[in-house]
Amino acid sequence: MNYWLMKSEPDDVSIDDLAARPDQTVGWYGVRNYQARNFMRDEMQLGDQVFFYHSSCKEPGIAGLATVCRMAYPDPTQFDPKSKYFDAKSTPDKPRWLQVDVRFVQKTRLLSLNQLRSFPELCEMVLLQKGSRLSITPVSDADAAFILGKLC
DNA sequence: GCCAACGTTGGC
DNA sequence: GCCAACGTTGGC
Repeated sequence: MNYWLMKSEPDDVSIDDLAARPDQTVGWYGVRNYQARNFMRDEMQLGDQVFFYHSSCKEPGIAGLATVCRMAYPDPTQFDPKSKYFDAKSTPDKPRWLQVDVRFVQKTRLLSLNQLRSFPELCEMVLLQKGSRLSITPVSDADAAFILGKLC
């Protein structure tokens, strides 16, 4: 079982939106970075735990927990010409972009980016590395345990 | 395969 | 809205 941190813009899908969805699940559409895609394709397993992170917003940080409930499959938005995620070079035969589904687990207090940075224990987190902007990053068992301790 | 130019991310 | 840091594209 792996831990991941997944960024979502709350204006798009927030932790509250996830909780309010049918089945409390959402397809993680819109990933257009190969490294992030490869994490989903090659490493994500059913039951993996997800730290749900709000990005590009007033208070960026971890806002809740989720779990991977469907393994990687083609992201439908890549085939939709009306979508901003449309990719003309991708075909249903050879889809370029994938998504997983995640299911709501719980909302937590907001553990802000600033707070995360304040813990020396977390200084190796991929999220916190200089210049890091991957929307999906692995979280080590030790870091995950530490964060869970701060959240709950 | 190099690398300049351009595009994107995301915190501030 | 700025801009640092990265990623991608495409000519050569």
